[in-house]
Amino acid sequence: MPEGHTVHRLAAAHAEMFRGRPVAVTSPQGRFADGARRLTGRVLESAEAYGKHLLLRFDGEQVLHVHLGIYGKYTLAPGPAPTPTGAVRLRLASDGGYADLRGPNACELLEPGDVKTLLDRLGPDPLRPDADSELAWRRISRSRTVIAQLLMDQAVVAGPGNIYRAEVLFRAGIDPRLSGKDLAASQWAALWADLGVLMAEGVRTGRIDTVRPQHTPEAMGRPPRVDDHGGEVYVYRRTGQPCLICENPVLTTELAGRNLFWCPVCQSPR
DNA sequence: CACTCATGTACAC
DNA sequence: TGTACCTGAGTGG
Repeated sequence: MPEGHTVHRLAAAHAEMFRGRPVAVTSPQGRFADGARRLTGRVLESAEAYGKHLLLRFDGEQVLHVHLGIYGKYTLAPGPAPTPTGAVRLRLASDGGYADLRGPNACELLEPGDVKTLLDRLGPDPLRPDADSELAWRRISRSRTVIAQLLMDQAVVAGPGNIYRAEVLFRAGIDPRLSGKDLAASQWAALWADLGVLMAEGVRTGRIDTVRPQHTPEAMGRPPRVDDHGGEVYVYRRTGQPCLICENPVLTTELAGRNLFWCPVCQSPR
């Protein structure tokens, strides 16, 4: 489930469960055994998300970097940790509860210099209060790359993934094939603001819901949908199904190895 | 049960 | 641009 909102939720959950306490760190699967040995017994000082990257800072300047990639998954629960089953790369445990990490793209210890390198290559994160959307706009407005691809580039904006990308473009009525250069400043302002709204709601709810109340099937006088994926969206993974607004079929286009979902009528150039 | 696909990234060529 | 990473859900036979 890893877009930026998920990682921000994980950071908050880690802070609540472990911050200020010594943490038992293990790697039941063994692939992070050395790192676990170096961390175990240290006190967690902070847990923060930057885009899709989770940084756990321990005393002694140790920084644990986790990136879920496409497969990674966390299990966090209060109470004593059960005997690990399956491939648990990383386990944190304290008297408050435990966190198990499986299948991450990255689980590694970083030196302070590595942390700076990592953060320096990320664009602004709409979920961070200090984010500067102008930094993203400088890159977008000079780029010949299409806006749909720029929105997935973590060096431009950190945090959005394929769902938020598709949904904010739809909600703004923007043709995904528009180049960054051809995007209006007002359009970027709308996209940035909407990312902030939608992703903050995602942090609160743990889901991605993007459909405005006035566009729900019920409000549009249509029968309710049955095949939901847990969230309510306009176009993501709705290929061939009728657009919730104009009823024309939603399309899929492959772009840079990822599926882009969009409505060619609601998102036409004008 | 075999096979495809996925909310992602890095690296090889 | 293609492939590796590496896990689980969904699909179809």
